[in-house]
Amino acid sequence: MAEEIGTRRYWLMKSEPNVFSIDDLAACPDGIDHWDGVRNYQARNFMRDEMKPGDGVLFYHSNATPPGIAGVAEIAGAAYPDHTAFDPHGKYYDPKSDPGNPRWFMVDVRFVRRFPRLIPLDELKTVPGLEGMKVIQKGQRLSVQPVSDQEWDIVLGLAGG
DNA sequence: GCCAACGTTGGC
DNA sequence: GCCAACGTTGGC
Repeated sequence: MAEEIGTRRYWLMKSEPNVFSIDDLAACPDGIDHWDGVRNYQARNFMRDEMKPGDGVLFYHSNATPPGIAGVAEIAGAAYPDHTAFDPHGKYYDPKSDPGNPRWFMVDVRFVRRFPRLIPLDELKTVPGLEGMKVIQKGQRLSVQPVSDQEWDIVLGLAGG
């Protein structure tokens, strides 16, 4: 049985920079923070079931001027329960998630690098090979999305290597 | 601030 | 299990 050692998957994760930007991640101890507050089942399933340490992450700034990809991070650890769902005073509280049977999960994410320039959404929409990227589809709100190997390579190329 | 698109909830 | 109402996302 062939093992899938060495396979590395790629993701795009959205964050509002006025809430948590790529610079905020870079400023965390060791550049690592937990990606809490995801309350969407599809996004949760990607984090809980598919992400592996070492996977690459495009850090996307949403609700920004302009919105776009700000840099690269990587998955730093496997998913574990999102404890912010258990805090009745927190904004991510979900009474339907309890510690004995957590509904929501999160991963740790490590800063890798900020791009020399933000790659705006408008530009992504014009790049051959990125037509299928979920983030450029109208109405696509999913905050954690898979990115293909080809899309990853193209985006890093746009960023200047 | 507007509002289209979407996901979730809950009545039936 | 349908689907209308509602809340949220996120570009503009």
